[in-house]
Amino acid sequence: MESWDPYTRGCPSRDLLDQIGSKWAVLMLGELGKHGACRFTQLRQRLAGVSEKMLTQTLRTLERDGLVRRTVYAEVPARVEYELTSLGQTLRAPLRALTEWSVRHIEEVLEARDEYDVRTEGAG
Amino acid sequence: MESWDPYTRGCPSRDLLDQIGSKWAVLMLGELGKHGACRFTQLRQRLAGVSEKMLTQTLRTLERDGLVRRTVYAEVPARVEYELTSLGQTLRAPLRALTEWSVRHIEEVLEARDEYDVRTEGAG
DNA sequence: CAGAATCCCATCTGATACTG
DNA sequence: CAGTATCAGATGGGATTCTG
Repeated sequence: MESWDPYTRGCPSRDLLDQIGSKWAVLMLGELGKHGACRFTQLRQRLAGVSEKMLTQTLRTLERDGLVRRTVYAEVPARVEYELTSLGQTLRAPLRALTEWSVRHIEEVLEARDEYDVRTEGAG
Repeated sequence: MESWDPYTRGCPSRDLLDQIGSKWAVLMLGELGKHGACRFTQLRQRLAGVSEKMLTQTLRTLERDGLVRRTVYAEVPARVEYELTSLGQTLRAPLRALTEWSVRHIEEVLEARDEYDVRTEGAG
């Protein structure tokens, strides 16, 4: 076991941290965790605002990292399902904690922003 | 209490989630949580690789969101200290969980990437 | 349906230089 | 020391078009 330190420049764990914390990855993993296996279009609808490009791109990265499993069914029209791997499952709790934090504290943050803006208005 | 849902487009909690999960914010909050009050240059050294610009920029955003408190001491040369607010403290646990996850599972992810790359080599 | 491919703009991010 | 200002490259992300 080496010493991986995300506070060190260029450490792979830092990149991984960026990746799993990225805009769409957080939401994608969250959705897959909540609903289980999910199709491309379903996922797209649930993540309101995601483009096909980012959906595909993020899903690929997650697949490559071993967090998501992609299963193609030989049907016409094609059907593809995405689901969390066991490794991906281990990310559910920490990610959910973060998501819940943002929901629970958004109002405090909104207030803090107002205060800050008033406080720094005009003068810097 | 309204219903804030980060899965909805344009919801402030989604933006907040992006912000607290961003590259430098995660590490900055982590460091401030570990060491307590910290000066600009100290912080810069601990977050190996961060530029002055990103340090300032991220710190400002965190300050505006009410997560970090900035204190200026009237000395020459100037001294400025940053520390977590009580709101910022509540983010420590979830963020640390995420950081620890990335450290604990980086090797599995690295292996998964190798397998993926081999599996998809040449043929798509 | 589930993408791949392409074009293009906006933002993010970093390196450099300058200042109170 | 703790920034600010500026420039430029990398990346994110959207719209559109096309395919098995």
